[in-house]
Amino acid sequence: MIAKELFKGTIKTIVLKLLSDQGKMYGYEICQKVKELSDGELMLTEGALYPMLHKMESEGLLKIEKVNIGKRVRKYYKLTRTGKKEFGLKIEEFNNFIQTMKLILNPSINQSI
Amino acid sequence: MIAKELFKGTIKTIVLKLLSDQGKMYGYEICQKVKELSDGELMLTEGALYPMLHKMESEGLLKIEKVNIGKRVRKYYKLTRTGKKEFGLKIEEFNNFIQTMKLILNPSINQSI
DNA sequence: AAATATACCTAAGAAATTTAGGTATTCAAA
DNA sequence: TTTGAATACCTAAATTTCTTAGGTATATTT
Repeated sequence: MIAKELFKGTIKTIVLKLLSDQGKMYGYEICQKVKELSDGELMLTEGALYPMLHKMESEGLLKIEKVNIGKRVRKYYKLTRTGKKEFGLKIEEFNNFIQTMKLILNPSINQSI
Repeated sequence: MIAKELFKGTIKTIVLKLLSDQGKMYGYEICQKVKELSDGELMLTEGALYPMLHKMESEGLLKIEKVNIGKRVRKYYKLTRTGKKEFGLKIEEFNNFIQTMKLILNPSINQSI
């Protein structure tokens, strides 16, 4: 896993994307999924994720559904309507970022991206 | 200019790229060039750039050539051999980052990138 | 003459994340 | 069966990187 600093600012976008795809997920599951999808390249740590989930909930982007699993309470997160809108905005923002970087780095960056 | 946090971690790569292209540049010029190349999308501030230039010089990636312009001293920066190697590494790292993000965000991100 | 642009710089504060813990339950293996 | 690993939640200090907000001085434009 290289270039951790490049992933700064991408957590919110990633969480929105996963919840948009999967419908509902819990924190621990999100960490595993990111690791799996990125072939271990990106390790989203719990110390970064949980505060972000709490922040996004307080911003009204996520809602919680608590489910009892034995003696444990698992907290599933879903997108609110606002969260769905925000997802679109963040994806657009990321595309914009890539295009801008391409303007600056072109033609050094991989032409296939 | 949106998504400033996404550009975190890209300054070094951008400086290496510009110096690789232009041969030598001075700080103020780098700021202007980034603004120009990005159509004003990315404002590389002097408060971020100058400390980075000093750091990169201390790391042996850059060397300085001082030129007197009237009563002023303009500091041109060039890549050292180590700097040229680092440029290749940072570009590779950035491409890797994009590919990884594509794995996670696909198919939401722009197919054209 | 005054305002703007050029050209360098530093330092306090903010923001996002890493690192390094903590708690408790459940499952697998020895 | 107990012990370690995995699951599942959490917080907080420290670190990194950048923004914000200055400062200084020269050169050019209005």
